[in-house]
Amino acid sequence: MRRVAQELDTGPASLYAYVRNTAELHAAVLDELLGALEVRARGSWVDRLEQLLTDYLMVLAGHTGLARSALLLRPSGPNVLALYDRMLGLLLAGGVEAGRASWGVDLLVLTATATAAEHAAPEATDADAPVTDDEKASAVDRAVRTADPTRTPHLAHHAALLLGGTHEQRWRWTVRAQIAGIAATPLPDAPATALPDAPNSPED
Amino acid sequence: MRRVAQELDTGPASLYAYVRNTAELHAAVLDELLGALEVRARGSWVDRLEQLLTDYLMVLAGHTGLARSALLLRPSGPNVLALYDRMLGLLLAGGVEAGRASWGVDLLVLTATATAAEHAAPEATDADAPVTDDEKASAVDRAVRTADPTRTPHLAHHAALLLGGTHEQRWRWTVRAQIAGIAATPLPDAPATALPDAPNSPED
DNA sequence: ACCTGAACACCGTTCAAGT
DNA sequence: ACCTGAACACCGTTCAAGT
Repeated sequence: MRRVAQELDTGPASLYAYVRNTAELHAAVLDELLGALEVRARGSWVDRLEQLLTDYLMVLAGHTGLARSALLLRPSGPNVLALYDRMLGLLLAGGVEAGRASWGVDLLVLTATATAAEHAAPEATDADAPVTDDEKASAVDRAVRTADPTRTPHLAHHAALLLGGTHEQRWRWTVRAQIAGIAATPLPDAPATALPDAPNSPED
Repeated sequence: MRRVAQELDTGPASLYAYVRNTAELHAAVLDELLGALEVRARGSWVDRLEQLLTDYLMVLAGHTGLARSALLLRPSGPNVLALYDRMLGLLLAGGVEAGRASWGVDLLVLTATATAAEHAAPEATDADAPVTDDEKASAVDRAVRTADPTRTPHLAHHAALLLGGTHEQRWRWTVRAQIAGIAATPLPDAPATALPDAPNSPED
């Protein structure tokens, strides 16, 4: 708040005329950024869905703070809704049953958001120590690589696999694995179609 | 930091003798909490894996702040590693190919952590307005329920499905869908077995 | 070495006062 | 209604000084 207020040559209090709190400001910025996503319609529906999720990931990854708060935001701006709609449409076009597709969109967005938040560096407070992504990973790397084979036998035995692959390879695999699982896994028996009450004509 | 320092009847500066920063403190607390997870060995390997992930989710969901930072933490304490090992073991016991199992553990933990962070309420600053989970959801609910059928046709048509189901139903489906996808999706062609260099005898 | 009080450099938000 | 300066109530972290 103080940052954007300064950019606007005013005090932070002024912003509260347009926005109720920081979350609302973040939501507005995210929706704006998402509006700039152009649609690339190439390849199969899986390819397109992967591309769309990757675009979304890139937008969040480019703005550290946003990715972090996007998890808690549950934004509902027009561009966010349009993105959801496009993803749902692609799943349906792929022949995925509607219920699975609906819940699947949520899962895919959650994973993309979380992945972005994970990769986002902790803001690089000053110069000197930017705390790279690799640096953070290396702590886990070391732990896994030196894992005690008696206490954690599986980790020790598969360390190379666990730590292998590039970010991009893992991300692409993650998307495809999830899409496959979504398409193949039926919803629970009691169908989740019942809502408290959905008014036919909302006031507007 | 100030909070736990007060609990210990001292100033916040004293903690820096034991911990380098807040992240390290969070990691230590998380590892401690994870140590208290008892193993429930009931049902199939899928049931057991689901149970384990749900236990992990519950621990994080019970401690708002932790869930939030667990995403960026990449903790590597002994109890975290033990949890990873157990999950990897269950996937392998289920006949999942080792490479997919390795990357799958990462995905499952990411989803569980992100789900916990999402559900965690924004700290309830004061009394009066605790900002319930439902209250936050209702903003999305309203947006989806009143979605413009021309701009977002799929959302409008499947609103009931999108918003349906309990938290528990959706969580269980998410876990099972991901396990199915992990088991079914092969790693990229160039096998991710090559690591920069893994020293055989690390200094200790 | 471990611990401390005090300060530094930040936050988001509120509120009375202006126009 | 919109905007503001100033204050309030917090943070994490550092640092010189103690023992």
